[in-house]
Amino acid sequence: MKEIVVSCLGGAIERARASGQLKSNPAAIGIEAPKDPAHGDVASNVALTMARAEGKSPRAIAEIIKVASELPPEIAEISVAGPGFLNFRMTPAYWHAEMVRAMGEGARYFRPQKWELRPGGGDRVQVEFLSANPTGPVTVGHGRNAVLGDTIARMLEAAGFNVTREYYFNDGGRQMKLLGESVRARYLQDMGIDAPLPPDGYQGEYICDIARELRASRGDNLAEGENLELFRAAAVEAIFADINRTCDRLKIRFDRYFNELDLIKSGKVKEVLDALRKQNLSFERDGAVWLRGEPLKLPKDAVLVRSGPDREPTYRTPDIAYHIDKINRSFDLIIDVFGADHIAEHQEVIAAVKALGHDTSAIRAIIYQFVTLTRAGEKIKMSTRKATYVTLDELIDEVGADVVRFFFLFRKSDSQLDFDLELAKKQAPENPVFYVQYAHARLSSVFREAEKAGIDFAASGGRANLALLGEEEMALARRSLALRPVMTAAAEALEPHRISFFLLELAGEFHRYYNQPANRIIGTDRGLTVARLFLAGLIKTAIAAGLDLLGVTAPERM
RNA sequence: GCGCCCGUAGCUCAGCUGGAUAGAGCGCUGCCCUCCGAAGGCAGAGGUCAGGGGUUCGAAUCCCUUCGGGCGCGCCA
Repeated sequence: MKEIVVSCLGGAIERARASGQLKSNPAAIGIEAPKDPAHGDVASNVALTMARAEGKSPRAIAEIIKVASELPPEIAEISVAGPGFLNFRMTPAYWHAEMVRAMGEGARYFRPQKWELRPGGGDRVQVEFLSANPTGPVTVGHGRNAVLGDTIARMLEAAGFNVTREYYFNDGGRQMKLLGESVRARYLQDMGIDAPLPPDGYQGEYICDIARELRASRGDNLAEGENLELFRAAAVEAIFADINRTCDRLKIRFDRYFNELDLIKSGKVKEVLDALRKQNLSFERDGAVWLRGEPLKLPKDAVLVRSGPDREPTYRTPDIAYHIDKINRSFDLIIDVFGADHIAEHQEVIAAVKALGHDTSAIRAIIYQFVTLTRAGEKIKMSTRKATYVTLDELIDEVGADVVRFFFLFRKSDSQLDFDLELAKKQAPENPVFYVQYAHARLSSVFREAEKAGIDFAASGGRANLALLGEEEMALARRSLALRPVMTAAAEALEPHRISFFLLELAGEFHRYYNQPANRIIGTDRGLTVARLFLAGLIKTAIAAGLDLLGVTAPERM
């Protein structure tokens, strides 16, 4: 549709220039979907943008373009409106053809349309998300990361890009040592030995579970000696299994798990440190190695390698090596999904990678704000170290995977997300998930009724006379078809919430239509019934396609 | 103090990358099933787009500034 209008406008401007009525050439022909349906199907503001160069009023320019345009068969009408907009209305035949095409292609029609990631083409995308270290069950906060990352991957995949989903983690290092010590303490306590939890140790109940399981499988002989490595490994294995189980419930999977330890073992971290030193971007102080903040335009210096006998790198050093590794794997787009608390660290990493001469232009950071849980209007306090947080599993248990996914995708990532448990559990219209799913279930029910009435929609579908549909019905059809450009815009902006909001609107429009007695889909007029079933099928397909992309089920009945 | 994000209806939030009369849900008020799913719909009230400057044909959107809130500023990740 856009293409048709742009080429129509382009031709008109060309002719107007040839005849001397216009002298300038617009930098771009802007096209938009008007908010108000009275303004047609597509609008363009070219006349407004040309006003300055032409020295004429926008309306006058719009008139010139209008007169000079030759309408293709798909465009019914072109008009000048408001301050100088050019509004286009497509012919019913055009819309009917789109409807037939959408029904023919099904969900495929609604997939985001592929665009160029880079000037030279290229379609390799990497999405790194979740990346929670295996120190405990994933929390509600991680949930937003997981669902956001997975859905962005889904959108890009649907658009036809080659997507790698990656989970970056660290199972060595300091926190892991602490984890092992915590399990050991619980193990001994389980045997009745008075062993204190290390200071800052992990207090969660899951540590006790792991200790008990270890005791069940290995008996009491681990009490002799330290065995810290064994405790740590057992904990990591159990926790990772747990994380993967939780992800499965949300239909989230990864193609690759990338271990920070491999970067250290392979010498890549050392290479980074050497390169930084060589370029005088690092220095030693207090026995530690620091990243120089000033030349990188960072607010302060940051530690790369800790002091002490172990010379352990901090988190950011391997992360620099990791990002260089990503760039070297020549992805055309690299997406990092992380919470607002990691912004500073990410800036340091990118600045260092850039300073080392790597092109960071393919990296896009998706930063999401925090999640708060509300129950009956009261905020639930969450602390990870104490066992007061709510795990993602518990959240799924309480409200279900569909609701968890939809709620996390019902805010733009820049906004803080208030997860209202009461609302989430309600199977009522004020709960957006159920509102949308209900529309799908209702539509499914219509087709069940049609079958009962002996109407074989599949056989007659291709012959539906769409000209029988009224204006309200065509508006509903156009709205359904609009899912496609919305999908594309959402994928391109990496903003899945646009799809959620669109689905809510589409569902609302359908409910409104459905509730009017005059709009009974199955009626006595066979031709009209078939046409309306065609429309119902279109809406149903659109809703299902949208929900599917969000990883939410589209139920046939509820 | 510095960096990032946010401030839109009583509440929770959209606003399609600068467009036409700023929207939705909840809540409030009053209505609608002889009817394919009332798990639904209709109507009404409700706004200084935090305040102030600027940019231009045009600003909730871009820039500056003030105020208010969140997050970070660790040899944790």
